[in-house]
Parts: sequence; C-alpha cells; structure tokens
Amino acid sequence: MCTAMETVYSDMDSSSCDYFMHDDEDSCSSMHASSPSSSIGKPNSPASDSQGPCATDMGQKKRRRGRARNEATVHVVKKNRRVKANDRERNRMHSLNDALETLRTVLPAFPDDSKLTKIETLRFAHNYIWALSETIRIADIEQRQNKSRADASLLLPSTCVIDAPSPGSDACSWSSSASSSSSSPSYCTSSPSSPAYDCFAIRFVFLQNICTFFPTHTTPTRSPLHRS
DNA sequence: TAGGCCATCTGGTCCT
DNA sequence: AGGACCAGATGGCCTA
Repeated sequence: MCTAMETVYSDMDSSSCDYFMHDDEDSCSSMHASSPSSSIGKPNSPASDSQGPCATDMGQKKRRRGRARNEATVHVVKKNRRVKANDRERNRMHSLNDALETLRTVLPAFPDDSKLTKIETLRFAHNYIWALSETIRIADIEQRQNKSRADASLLLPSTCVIDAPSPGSDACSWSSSASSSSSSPSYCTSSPSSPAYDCFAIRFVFLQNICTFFPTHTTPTRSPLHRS
C-alpha cells in the first residue's frame, strides 16, 4: 500500500532512512508521517511523531553530521537514478531508430539515394501503404470488370506469365526491392482489354500513385523518388 | 553562417 | 517504486 506521503517522498531512497532517523526534529517528524511503522494504528498522530527515535538526547553535532550525510546520499541516489533513466532513454531511442531503419529497408529506394530522414521515412511509408491499398482496390475493380466481360462473351482467356517491368523502365525508376511483386506471377493474355493489359495498368497506377502523391506529402526540399 | 537533422539529457506524467 | 513515454532544451555535425 502506498500512502500519499510515500508518493511525495518517492524520490528518496529507502536506504537513506537511517540518516533521517538521526536528523533534527522537523525533518524527522515529516519522515515519520510517511513511515509505515508510525502510521500503523495511529495515522497522522502528532503524539506518535513526537515520540520514538526523534525524541532522543542526541547531540547537535551528531544531528548536523547526520543531515549532511543524508543530503549527500540523497544527491547521489538521485544522480544514480538519473543516470539509469538516461541509459534507458538512450536505449529506447536506439530501438526506435532500429525500427525506423527496418522500415527504411522495406521502402523502395534508389541505390544512390541518401538516407531518408525520420520524418521522410514516416511520410513515405504512409504514402507507400496508401498507394499499395489503392492499387489493390483498382485491381479488384478491374478484375470484376474483366470477369463480367468474360461472362458476357463466354470466352475464357488463356493464361500466361509475364515478367514485372524491369527496374528503371518506368518514370519512377523502380528499385529491386519495390519490384518484389514479380515473385508472384500474374496470369494474363495479350489482348489490350485483357488481364495482361490490366497488370501493366495496375502497376502504372501504383507507380503513378507513388510518384504523384509522395512528393506532395513531404517536405518540398527532399523527395527521394524525384531526385536525380 | 543560417538552418536542418540528430543524439542526448532532463523533468514531468502515466502505468504496472 | 520503478520503468515507459513524452516533449522541451541543448549542442554537435553537415550542407547550401
């Protein structure tokens, strides 16, 4: 159980309580108000505060020396706590940077491109996901249209496997990481109104989405997909 | 040299 | 009680 006073004095290390026990009466009463032993049975009792270790016949010199040691100890404890907190915060930021670096590796990038900044990475990822979603949506629409066309003409299109557009063949100079979709082959025919045409159309739309929307959502000075 | 980006420190707040 | 998270401050590095 944590009392309000204990919360207030949470910065004070429990190992330094011995020094408070030998401190002067003011600080001693305040500490005893927060100590479990003094609060049990008699919460906030002035009588109990005036009794016990504080009401001893210690000399002034001993009290002063005790306070000095206590302040020094509290200072050291606080400093150690701060050092530990700084270390944790550093590690936390490092893990955050690692996650950002992982995100960079799955985003399309040019080989000679300079590293995306943090904000650029996040914005690019946002637009990249949006473009992918948009491409899937358009592909779904196209597929349904083709199916209805096929049903109407009672023609079953023959299938074949096409290669993905070679890197650099489009306006965006697509990187190898971005063309990873070629690993999942597309089945199509050669007719302009066929799935083959749709495959290219979908990729075109996707690349257009990336090229069109990414720069408008990033800082005007740096747009990775449009750098020379 | 100004401005952008980054790492780190720090104190406050919230959560477990 | 201690850790996680957050935002502000600060100083270093780099580039136009």
